[in-house]
Amino acid sequence: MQIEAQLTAGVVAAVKELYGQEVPETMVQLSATKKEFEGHLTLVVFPFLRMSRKAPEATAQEIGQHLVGNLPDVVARFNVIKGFLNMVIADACWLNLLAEIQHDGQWGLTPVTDESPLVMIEYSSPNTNKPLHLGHVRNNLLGWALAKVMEANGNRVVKTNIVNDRGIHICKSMLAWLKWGNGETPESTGKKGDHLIGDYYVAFDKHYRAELRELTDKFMAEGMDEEAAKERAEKESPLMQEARAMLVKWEHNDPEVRKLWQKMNAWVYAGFDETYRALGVGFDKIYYESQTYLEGKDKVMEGLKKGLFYRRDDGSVWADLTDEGLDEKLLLRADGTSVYMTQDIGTAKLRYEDFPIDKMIYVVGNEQNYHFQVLSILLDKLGFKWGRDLVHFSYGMVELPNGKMKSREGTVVDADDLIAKMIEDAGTMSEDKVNKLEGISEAEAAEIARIVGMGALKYFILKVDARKNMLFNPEESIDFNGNTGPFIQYTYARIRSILRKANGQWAMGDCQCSLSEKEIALIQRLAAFGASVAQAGSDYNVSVIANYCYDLAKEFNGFYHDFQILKEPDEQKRAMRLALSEAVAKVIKTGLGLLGIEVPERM
RNA sequence: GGUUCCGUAGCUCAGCUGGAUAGAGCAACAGCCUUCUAAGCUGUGGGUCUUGGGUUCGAAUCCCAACGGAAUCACCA
Repeated sequence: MQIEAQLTAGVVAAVKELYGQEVPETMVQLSATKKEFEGHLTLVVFPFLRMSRKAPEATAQEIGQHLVGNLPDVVARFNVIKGFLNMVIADACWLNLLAEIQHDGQWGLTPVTDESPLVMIEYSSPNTNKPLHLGHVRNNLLGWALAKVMEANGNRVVKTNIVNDRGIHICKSMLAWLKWGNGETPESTGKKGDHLIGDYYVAFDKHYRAELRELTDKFMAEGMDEEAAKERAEKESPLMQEARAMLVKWEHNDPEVRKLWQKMNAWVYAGFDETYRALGVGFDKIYYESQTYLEGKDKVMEGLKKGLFYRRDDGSVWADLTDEGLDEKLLLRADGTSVYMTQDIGTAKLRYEDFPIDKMIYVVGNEQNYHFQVLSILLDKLGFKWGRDLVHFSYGMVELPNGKMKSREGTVVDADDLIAKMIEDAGTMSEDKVNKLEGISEAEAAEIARIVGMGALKYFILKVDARKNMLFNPEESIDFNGNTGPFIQYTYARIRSILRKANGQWAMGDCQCSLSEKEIALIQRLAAFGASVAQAGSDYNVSVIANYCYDLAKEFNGFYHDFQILKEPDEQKRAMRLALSEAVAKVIKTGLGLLGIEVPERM
């Protein structure tokens, strides 16, 4: 980083002296030199041809000469190929950089202060009628990682979760439990609360479908055509009517319904907490829709008064967004009740009362792109300063080999099952390597299996660009070879093992030793960490960091296999290589940490 | 039909603020464990970067169009 800054300034000065022109630093394009050529950093000289009025080669030669003359401590020598100026950087610069990485406890990260922007990240946002599935896993992992990355970029972060704890779906579960539950509880069945409630939701659906079929047949027998019969069945279904009646009771604060609702929700939350803990995610502030769903109305009425919205003849309130290239959007029903959009406005209002946020990030699936486009405009119109540039961190669907990740189609992968399976398989894998795990207690082995299994799952999901739909192949996901979390964790554990053997007794001091290309390449890779973090933060793309960690681990493996570290006779060189290894381990730990992935000391 | 997103090796994915001969992993094949951890390393084969135009010294990358796929266009959340 420092090296690049020096070079950039040097090139600007060179252009000024040679061609008499002031150029912006952004015109100086430095990149890592391709492996086929000699050199470490390459300057693209094409942008300067207009000023030099010379051929690319000649221009590169001139600039190269100037740099060697003026920055002899940095640029040792150079070569020119076409319009590319390849510079060999002095070993001392790399050693300085390595020392800097060693000593800076926050290497590559931007510190957070009281003046840092306040960013709120909403993620997870489950319904309380079903356990979490693979889609939620992607959401939670992305949300947590994004929060870490934003923090690493010098933002104060508040992680929040809006739990959808009310509505007809919860009533369905409650009704099914009352009808067919026989008083079952998580304790009596040994089931996690969220799974128990999920089962009743499914039970409701099963009975409801059976009922619909029966009614439809009955109406058809009475002479209705199929479509009309179906429609009438849906309207008259006693089960659904009961559920709706229950929702009305809930809204009227019926003590019995509320009590049941609280009891069953508590089961679900206990279940969710367990899953969250296993995933390693958490929140600073949780909002519940039951507490926020009435909030948006005031804001909408306020907007209506200001003329931002309009009322139709039936009394419903709408926003006209045709100027923005969008449609008209309903904000309040004719009966005065809220819709989804109204709730999100209300939640925004509450949040802003609680936290003076500068930026809001919603981690929500891409099926809601339109919703957030509209929400952004509405919040802006209503005077939220962060409304216009709120971020919808939109992620793609998780697809399975045969079909999609839709709960309706019954091809869900349950989050808890998946977590358990990953950890179990990681345990089996390391059992095959018992020789390595010798002297490790069973508890330690279990902990390693947990870290590695979760690492495999998290990395598998986070390495993919969030915007894209991704394919989750349950079998392949447990392959721990190649571009995987366990590979990176393994690299870390291996380095820790070397460092343990070295007894922590080494110091680089003022090392004067010469560096090989592999060592320089590794230091160069380390140096790129800060840029990766910054890019991940500005692009809201955590996969940048995942792929960076893999590249670093791979680079280290090349180094590891080419050199002896502990057996290196030259003491200075040995110290340098240990320091380099330690720096790699440190950056891997930090990088994976930003993704919520832990590293084992041994595996 | 409107809007948004995606299309890179047989498969899963990187690369995208324009730069040199487009990279990994998996799968296939050939090697490497008396040596700091072989969950590893080395090598071989595998590509009209969906297609066609445009912008320019230069395009997988930017623009336009077509084709293919996904999401959305509810008084559901």
